[in-house]
Amino acid sequence: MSDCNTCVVRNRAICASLTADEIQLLGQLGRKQRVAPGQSLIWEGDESLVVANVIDGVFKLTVSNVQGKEQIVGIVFPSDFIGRPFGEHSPYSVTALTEGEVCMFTRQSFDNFARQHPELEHKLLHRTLDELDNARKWMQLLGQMNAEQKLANFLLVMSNRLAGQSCAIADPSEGYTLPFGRQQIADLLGLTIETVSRQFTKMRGKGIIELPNRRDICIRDRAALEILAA
Amino acid sequence: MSDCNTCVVRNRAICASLTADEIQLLGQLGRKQRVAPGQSLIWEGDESLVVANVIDGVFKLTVSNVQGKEQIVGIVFPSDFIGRPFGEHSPYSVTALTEGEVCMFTRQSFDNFARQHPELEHKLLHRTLDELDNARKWMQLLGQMNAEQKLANFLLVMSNRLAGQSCAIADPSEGYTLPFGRQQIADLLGLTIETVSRQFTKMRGKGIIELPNRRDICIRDRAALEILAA
DNA sequence: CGCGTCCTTGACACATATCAAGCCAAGTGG
DNA sequence: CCACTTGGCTTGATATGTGTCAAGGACGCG
Repeated sequence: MSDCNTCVVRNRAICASLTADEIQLLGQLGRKQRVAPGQSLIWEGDESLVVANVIDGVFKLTVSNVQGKEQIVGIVFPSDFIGRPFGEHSPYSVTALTEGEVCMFTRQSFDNFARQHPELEHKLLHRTLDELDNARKWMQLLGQMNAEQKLANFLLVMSNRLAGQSCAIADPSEGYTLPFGRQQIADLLGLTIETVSRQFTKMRGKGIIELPNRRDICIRDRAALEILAA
Repeated sequence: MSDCNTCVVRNRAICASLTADEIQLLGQLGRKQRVAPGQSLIWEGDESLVVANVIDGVFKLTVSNVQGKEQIVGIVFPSDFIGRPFGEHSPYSVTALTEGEVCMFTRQSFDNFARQHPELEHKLLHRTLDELDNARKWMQLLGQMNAEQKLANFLLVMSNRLAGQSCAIADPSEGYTLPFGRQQIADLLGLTIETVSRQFTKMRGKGIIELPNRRDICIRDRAALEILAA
């Protein structure tokens, strides 16, 4: 059982739709669990046994083809929901990219609870519709952008989700630490690691971004980046 | 007002979750409307004013970049749901590819009705989760497949949705009529029309498919097609 | 029959993948 | 404290798939 009253995502996760009484019931079904980078919670194709709210950390959703090439089909941040409710199987894997913590439920207990609490289902529907919009936006990126546009859009999207974190050099509001290595950026954008690296180098050469180390990004000229992204 | 009792998608659309009384209420909010090929019901970026159930016909969901290049981000068949409930704006356009008929609601009246009928929202949640899974599967296609794999997958997916229709030559169970022209196939797969055409020619040359005319597809060797798709 | 639209085919260019080598930073053990 | 290893990243040379540009062909329609 989880103590929902002290939960840092209490008012941002789907739990926000519940009353104090209801959330206590739900809390009894869930349990908090810490996860390490690289740890998977759900595997592509496996039976869908658990769902969870993300309390802390960043996760990736991935599908792989037979040759093992990986496509990242979603990124999950704190207060987001993980897993496939109302379905026998999960069509994607869920893996932690950073240290993190989740509030986990068995799928069945969550499904049952949700069916009895329309407000919760409504909130989940809202989120799922938003996720679908995001996925379709990303299809546009994968389908019709070149490498430069893909990377520029990626940097801008990440900036929106991760803004305000430390940046080793410039204006802190324009710097953040990526939760990805180069290979994962490639898997997300449908490129190779070499192409990603070259595009980074090119943007740094133009003075648009700064790369103080392997994981940090500083946006020096956001306007220029937005032009590249269009 | 629509006569739901005679509606051909009564038991397949989200309406199937409603009782006779409820569906009568919903029917009073909706109105049936015929649409012509090329006619748009919703425009990308516009206020989300209407939603609808598809009674007949095939529709595309599209997003366009500033240069006007179009990416098809979804295809909608009879009994599917159209539009963006619970959102101010629609992030994509909805356009008919064939003659068709829809059962239309103002978004606001539908939203209100849905909030008062959890069973309907539950059904809608189910569908949205399935759509999200489809969209992510398609991201894999856009992100990591080559032209041949993309087209092979496309033909197999279409075969599942359109199977059993007429084919001018071979085994009717393996033939169907595409609701797309070449340009739209290209927009769907993130390719150019020329590449699509060349891949069609190549597959025909190998005896895997037959192309009796511009719109018909006959699958002559499904096993081979499945190998190409992997 | 002639016109327009859509499709196919060809020649060529270019972006990105592939293959291969080297670099850098961090960690480990002597 | 320094050599050594390791894993991730960058850079270079080359190959190739797909885009681009251009012409020609097929089909449907007035």
